[in-house]
Amino acid sequence: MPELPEVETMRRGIAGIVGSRVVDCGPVKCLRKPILISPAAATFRKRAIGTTVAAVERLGKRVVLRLDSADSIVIEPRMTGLVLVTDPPSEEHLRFHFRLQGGSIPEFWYWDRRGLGSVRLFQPKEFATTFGPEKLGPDALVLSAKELRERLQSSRREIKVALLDQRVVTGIGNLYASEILHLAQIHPQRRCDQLQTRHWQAIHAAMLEVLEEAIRYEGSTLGDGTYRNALNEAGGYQNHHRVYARAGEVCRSCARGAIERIVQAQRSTFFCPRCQRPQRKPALGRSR
DNA sequence: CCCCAGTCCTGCGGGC
DNA sequence: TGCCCGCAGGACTGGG
Repeated sequence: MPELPEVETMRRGIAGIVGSRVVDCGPVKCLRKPILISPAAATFRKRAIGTTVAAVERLGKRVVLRLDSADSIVIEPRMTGLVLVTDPPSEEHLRFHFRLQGGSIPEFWYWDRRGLGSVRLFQPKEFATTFGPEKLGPDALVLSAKELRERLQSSRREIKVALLDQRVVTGIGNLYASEILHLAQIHPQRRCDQLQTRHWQAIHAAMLEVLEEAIRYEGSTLGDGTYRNALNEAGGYQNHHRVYARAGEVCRSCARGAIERIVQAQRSTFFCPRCQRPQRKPALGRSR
C-alpha cells in the first residue's frame, strides 16, 4: 500500500526523466476494466506529447510530473499501483505507458494490479483547486510539531484515525500510523483533545524518524509482495516494522508485551499494550 | 464538525 | 481438490 516512503521511492526511481521530452504516452491495452485516466487518451496525448518534464515531485501519496507546458501529470497509486522503468511483475496489469527522449530513462510504465489508482493530467487552475490546501494538508516531512498540534488539539477523534486524514497531514497511511504511534509510545485510541504538548512533540519526532527510516529502506513490501520500487525490487522496511502485521508477536521495544490488533474506522491498528498505555481515566470516587 | 457504511478492485488464504 | 467468502485499505461519497 504505497504511503509516503513508497511513493517517495517511486519518485526517486523516475527522477531521471527530468529534462526528457515526452515523445509518446497513453493507456496500455488491458483486458481488465481500465483505470481512471483523465482527460480521455486523445486529449491527454495531445497535451503531453512534445512537452519536457521540468520536475518530478511527490504530493502526499501521489507522484507529480511537472511539464514545461505548466500542466501536471498526477499518478495516484492507491493500493497496488507501481511506477516501473523495467520488467513489470505481470504484463496483464500494465495500465499506462510513457516514452521519453533525451535522458537516461527511455520509457516507464504505470502498473496496477487492482486498478484503483489513476493517471490524470491537470491544467494549472484545475490542479490548484483539486489539490488546494483545504483538500490536502502539509506534507508529513514538512509539518512542524506545533502545526500538527494546532491542527488536531481540539479534535475529539482518536489520534490514529486523525493521522490518516489527508486534510490534516499528507502521506501517512494505515501502516505508518501504527508504526509512528508505537515509536511515540502513544495509544492509538487516545483522543486528540486530551494529548499534551509533549505528546504532540513525541508524535512529530516519531513521524519524521519512521518515515525517514522507511525511505532509507525503500519502503515496505508486505506479504502479498505487491509494492516494488521502479526497478521491480522489494523494499526492506517490513523487516523493521515495530508493530504492523505483528499481532501476537513480542514487542521489540519492551520485549515483554504481545502486539495486539484492533479495528479503528474499519482498518487494522497494531500496538503494544505495555509501551502504549491508554488514556488515564479520571479517578472514580474520592481519594482518602 | 465528525462518524459510519458503502464503493471501487483483485488476489490470497481459511474453512468446509 | 475446489469453491465460496472475507479480508486487505486509499480516497471518496452520501446520509446521519
